Amino acid sequence: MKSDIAPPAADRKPKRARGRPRKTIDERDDGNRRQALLSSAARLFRRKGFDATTTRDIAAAVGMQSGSPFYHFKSKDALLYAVMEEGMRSALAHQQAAAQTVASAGLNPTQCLRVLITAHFEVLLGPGSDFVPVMLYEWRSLAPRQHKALGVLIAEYEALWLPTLTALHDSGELRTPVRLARLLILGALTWSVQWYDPKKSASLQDLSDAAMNLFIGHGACAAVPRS
Amino acid sequence: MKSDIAPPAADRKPKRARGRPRKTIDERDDGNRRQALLSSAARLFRRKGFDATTTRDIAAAVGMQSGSPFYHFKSKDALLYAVMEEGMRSALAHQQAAAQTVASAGLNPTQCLRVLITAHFEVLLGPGSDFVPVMLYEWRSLAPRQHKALGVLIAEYEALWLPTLTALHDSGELRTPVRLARLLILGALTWSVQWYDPKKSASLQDLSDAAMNLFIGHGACAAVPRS
DNA sequence: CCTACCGATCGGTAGG
DNA sequence: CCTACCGATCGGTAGG
Repeated sequence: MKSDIAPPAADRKPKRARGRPRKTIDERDDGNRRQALLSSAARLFRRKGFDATTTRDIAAAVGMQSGSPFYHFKSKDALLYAVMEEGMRSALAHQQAAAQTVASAGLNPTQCLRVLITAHFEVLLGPGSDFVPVMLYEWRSLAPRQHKALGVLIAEYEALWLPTLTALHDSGELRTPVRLARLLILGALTWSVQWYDPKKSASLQDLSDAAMNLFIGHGACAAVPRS
Repeated sequence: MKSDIAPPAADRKPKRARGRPRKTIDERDDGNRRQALLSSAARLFRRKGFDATTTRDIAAAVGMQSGSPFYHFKSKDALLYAVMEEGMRSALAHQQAAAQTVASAGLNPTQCLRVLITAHFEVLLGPGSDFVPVMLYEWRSLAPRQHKALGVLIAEYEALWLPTLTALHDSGELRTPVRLARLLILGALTWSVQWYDPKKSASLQDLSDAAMNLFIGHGACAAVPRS
């Protein structure tokens, strides 16, 4: 029932009835629209999930019309991948910076682990941290090609833990094979995104202390008996 | 454009052209159709996610037509909730049975923890274990009322760990506050659904050993120094 | 449990 | 980046 005869233009729509303020010129095209889409997408993907979030939701969150996100991203999938990649790159940068500090300070393996753990919590639970959780929980929605690309970054992130874990294993402070230790430890830390509440729960420092005490046997076993 | 005038019946459809075999009477209404829907839904929800799974997918997986799942379940949401509830009830039963055995055998707290951990791995990673992972990863898709109902079962499950963790904390073998220890330990174990591969990875017993070694300081600290 | 269908929504696009 | 729109899909239902 498509009609080629359009109704009179006057009946179709008001001339300009939108209430949203016009953009000034310097708000346009400076690249922050793309970033705004990424941030809103990350927040919505995390709260509602990828499939339950519509591109219209994301557009509305940054004051765009429904078709406009596709001016910045080729598809909804591309937007998801961009969120995950940004999350993983920032996580990697954060953890590498921590490792740098640690190396120049000459800390021992136990102190190193503590720094790695705290940095991990900061990436996952710190302010504005929706990007990495999206990656953790929307992995299924990614195409195989995208899996592979992100896998490189993930492997790099996990590799940062190996020297410290190996040293702790060799010294007997960590009584678990390194590979399984890494999986279990990162799992314990990562699962915190499910239950951590910054308003009600402990500080990230307290969390790190608890984790250290859980994973590492007495550094001073027998030397400092419990009082 | 709805028309009240139906085309001649002869033009509408062939008399009976379906190739799928007719059901015998004893396949009907014995309740296993509902169970088949639950199992297929659990498998699909886990592999593709709740939103990405259509009720048509689920129907096809058990050889039904697209509308038929709604004869057994009021809505797609009700199907999801049923999957989660079955998962949680079976997990609870499994863990309670383990606790029963432990109590009658008079095991010490360390041995108790080992039994709890193994039972947890069995629930998550054992054969046919899609129900609990669905609960873990599709929590967002549930209505608040359903959250509350499942929360009762989850609290009961978590409470099973407290006596053992408290005993281990009191004896000094667990050097972390009980609440945080429970969250971190269950997180480490639960995250295994993301990486465990029964074909390539260790056995559930090996996994339990690794976890025990990671969480529990030397039970014989100073008494059995490393050789 | 099947048939036949509906209403709504959604990702995406043409053209400006 | 907006307007106006399309094609496809999906949860759900009436009636048998």
